[in-house]
Amino acid sequence: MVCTTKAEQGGGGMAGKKRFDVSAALDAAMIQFWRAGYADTSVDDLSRATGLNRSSIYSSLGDKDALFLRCLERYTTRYGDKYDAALSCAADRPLAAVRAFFDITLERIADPGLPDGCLVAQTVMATPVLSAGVAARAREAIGFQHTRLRAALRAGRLPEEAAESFATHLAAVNQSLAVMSRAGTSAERLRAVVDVALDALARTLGASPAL
Amino acid sequence: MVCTTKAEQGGGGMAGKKRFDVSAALDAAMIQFWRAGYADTSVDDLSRATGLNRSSIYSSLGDKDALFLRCLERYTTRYGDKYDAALSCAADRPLAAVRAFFDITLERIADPGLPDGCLVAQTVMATPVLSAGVAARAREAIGFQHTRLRAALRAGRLPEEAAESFATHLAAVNQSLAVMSRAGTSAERLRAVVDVALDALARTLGASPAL
DNA sequence: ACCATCTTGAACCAAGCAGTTCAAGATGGT
DNA sequence: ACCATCTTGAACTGCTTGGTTCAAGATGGT
Repeated sequence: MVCTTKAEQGGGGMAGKKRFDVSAALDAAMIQFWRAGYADTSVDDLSRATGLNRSSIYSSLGDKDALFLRCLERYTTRYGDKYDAALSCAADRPLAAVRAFFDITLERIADPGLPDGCLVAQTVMATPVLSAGVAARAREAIGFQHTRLRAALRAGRLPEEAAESFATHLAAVNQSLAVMSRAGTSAERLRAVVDVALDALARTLGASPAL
Repeated sequence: MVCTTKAEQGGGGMAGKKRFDVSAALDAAMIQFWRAGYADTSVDDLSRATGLNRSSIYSSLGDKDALFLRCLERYTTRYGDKYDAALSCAADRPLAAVRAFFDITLERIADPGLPDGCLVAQTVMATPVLSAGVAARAREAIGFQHTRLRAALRAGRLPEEAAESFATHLAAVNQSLAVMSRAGTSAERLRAVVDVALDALARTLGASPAL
């Protein structure tokens, strides 16, 4: 159900110069992969989710592996940009920046229109049974998260060593939200997970540099 | 390859009163599920992993879903007991207890004979596509972890509210290790993830009660 | 009115899946 | 030597998988 024009399907085979909305189709496929994972998503599932025909998926979106990679790419750049924006004020207000960082994740989880968890976390967990390219891309995404956080903490005048270990910790805590949300953990508890980490950051942030 | 007696397979069909080691077979199946997940483990994979015949699996270990549940049960009680033992000194030395708690996970990840990650985390991530019974059992396991940690922190004289939120946080951090280890994160970095959490705990532990 | 372009549904394929059944054979107890 | 008991491999069912192909039909431009 991602057609650009108003024409909708009737009885027999319908077509024409419709040129369906590829972007919307990718979003639908991404959400399907996100919810069910690679292994538990059949091409028929993707067909149903996107409203696209089986043939159309292969001709316009590639095979299952290529499509998954495109979805993963889409996911990482979309939320990667949001994470970057959230951390952009790190030099001035590092704690607020990290809080905003986690808010991106918490809001995504709270969004009823999106699956729980995180596509990257899901993909990383399935690493041993995924294609090498996909697995590598997922690992890379985790690495980017670490780099992002580390740069923000450094900008917030956290010493080298503390920035390194805190970036590792915070990236891990962020991934933990994916697991816990899938376990049905309430929004309040997820907030508690984050708040403890933020408290710890606030204390080491208030300790070394003059605020 | 989990036969009790010394007899090994030759050419034709071989059998007898062998009564293979069910415990070893369950371990092998557990590891297979643990590494590849439910969806990406076929009954043939289980047959190969356990060395048991396809028919033997169904007759002695149940169908795929029942077998998975047994493996999950095995996993949670085995490591649940270890976690309990690690936390047993919480009343006297709460910080050391929590450190020992995380050491269970870190040592498990470091064990080259075991897959990375965590069967519970893996199962929870696949919740939307698993049977209701399995999903519920995995959630329950996460809940137990929280209860365990909360009781230990209370025993360590942490105030009610702090114990609650810290238990939630620490349980989440523990799950994050599963994700990060699957992403290929080094043992040192996993240790850093834990150490930041332990530092935070040490500070709030040293703040409220007289040590 | 016509035609090139695109989409669609359905059929097809080989492979893999979970699950079941059973004759053949190996074994231990007697 | 015999027999009850157990395991095994293999075959089989019916279904789903990923992937491909193609005729039928709908559309827009001219």
